[in-house]
Amino acid sequence: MTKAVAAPLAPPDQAISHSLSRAIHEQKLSPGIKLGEDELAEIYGVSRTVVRTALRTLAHDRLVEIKRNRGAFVAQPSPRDAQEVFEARELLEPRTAQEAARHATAADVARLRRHIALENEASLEGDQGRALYLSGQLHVEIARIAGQETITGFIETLIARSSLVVALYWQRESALCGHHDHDSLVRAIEGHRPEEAEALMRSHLVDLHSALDLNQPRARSGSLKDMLTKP
Amino acid sequence: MTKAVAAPLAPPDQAISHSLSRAIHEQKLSPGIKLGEDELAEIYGVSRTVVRTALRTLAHDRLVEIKRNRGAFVAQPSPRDAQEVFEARELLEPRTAQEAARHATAADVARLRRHIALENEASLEGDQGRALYLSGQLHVEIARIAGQETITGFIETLIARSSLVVALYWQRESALCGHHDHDSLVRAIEGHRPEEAEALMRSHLVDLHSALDLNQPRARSGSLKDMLTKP
DNA sequence: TTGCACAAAATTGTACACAATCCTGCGTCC
DNA sequence: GGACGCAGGATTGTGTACAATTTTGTGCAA
Repeated sequence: MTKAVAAPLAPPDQAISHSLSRAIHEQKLSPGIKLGEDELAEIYGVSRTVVRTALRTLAHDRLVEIKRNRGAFVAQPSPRDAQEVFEARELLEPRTAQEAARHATAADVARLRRHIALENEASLEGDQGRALYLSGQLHVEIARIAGQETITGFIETLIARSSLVVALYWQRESALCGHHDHDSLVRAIEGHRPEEAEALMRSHLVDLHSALDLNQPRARSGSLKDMLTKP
Repeated sequence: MTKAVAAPLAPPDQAISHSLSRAIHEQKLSPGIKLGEDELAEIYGVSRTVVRTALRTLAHDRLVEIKRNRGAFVAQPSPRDAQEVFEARELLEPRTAQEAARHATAADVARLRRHIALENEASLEGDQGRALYLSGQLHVEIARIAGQETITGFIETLIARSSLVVALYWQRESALCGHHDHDSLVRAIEGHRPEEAEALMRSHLVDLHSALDLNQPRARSGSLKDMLTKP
């Protein structure tokens, strides 16, 4: 659990893409916002070169959209994209929950519990963004327990994109992911009940999916211009 | 089918990553080979800047591995990676075959048939690399018909990685993907028989998977040095 | 006042130059 | 004779300058 002693190297472009990715997760960056290269270079204290590679990384994960000669913007998933993201999750995640329930060790379960605790904590403090982020990370951790690195990678990008979908199409105000769902899911994993875990994950995702209203993007904004031209 | 009239713009980094990706597909580039930046810049007639972004793109798809301060190499999937790639395909592709069988139009089927024809042609000409590439693209086309862009993207990367797996762990010499499999699969799609298409795709993938020998990488080589030092 | 045309500014795309790091070869020491 | 250590060369990482494109702002005409 300790970090490498010499703190050997943190590739700066990864640090930046990770930072931006997390900011998007936590909804500190709204869909559509422009991510200017000079601006980011100034903020992070590096040259545009590094910023550019970070933005390309994010673009590859569909978190930002790069328009040639026009710049990078936080992505605005279309209703169809939103639909696809959740359909893909419904295809992948129940399986990983099942596998996780088979393989989970006590340490794994402890880590999941810690995640839930942090999520609750953030939620009580009113930090909805952080709560949403941690809620997503729980799904990633479950996939990680399943031990399929490739699929975990897919799920990571899907969950990142989900946060954009939530920002645009989520309607219920306060009630985030039901904490109940996560609780019972972790219990099924802890008890090594694969079928139950799979079913719980599936219904959890269907719940989330059905809470979206794909007709009325909540805040199409980004630039003021967009806010004013399509109300 | 006609190209855009004005041939407006082909982002050079995409052109390069696409070209390299295809070369890997067609097994013109063996796993482990070093992709020097200066070398590629010379070949494609651009600066290292552009080559670097192309390499990052490929690295994100796990087709090349970038080692910090050491350069980019065509990836060498471990046996575990190989296992994961095929497990992921077995999870995703049967579903897409099913959906494709539901949605396929006459034009879609015609395109699939054309692909198979090209594949046979390449195979007869002895161009195994191109045959392998086209064989993979058939799977991509099927996913595309299913209409899920996100999942199609996942499958595209999985199939690209599969070509590396094949290069390293494939044992049977000549017999590529059974053409019979592809034929009957397309017939099931054409006849709108989802269940059958799904089952055929699944068994097709299992066949491919089981033809791998994960214990003995066929050519661990890369640089000449590697070829000579560990025989 | 509204619309178009053109010029200026700002931003991204590419190339190049320098700094940092790693690999190779050679020499020395044990 | 073998292993360690230290230059020299080569390659990648980063910053900066210039070119290309888009956007913005201004002026003129209808």
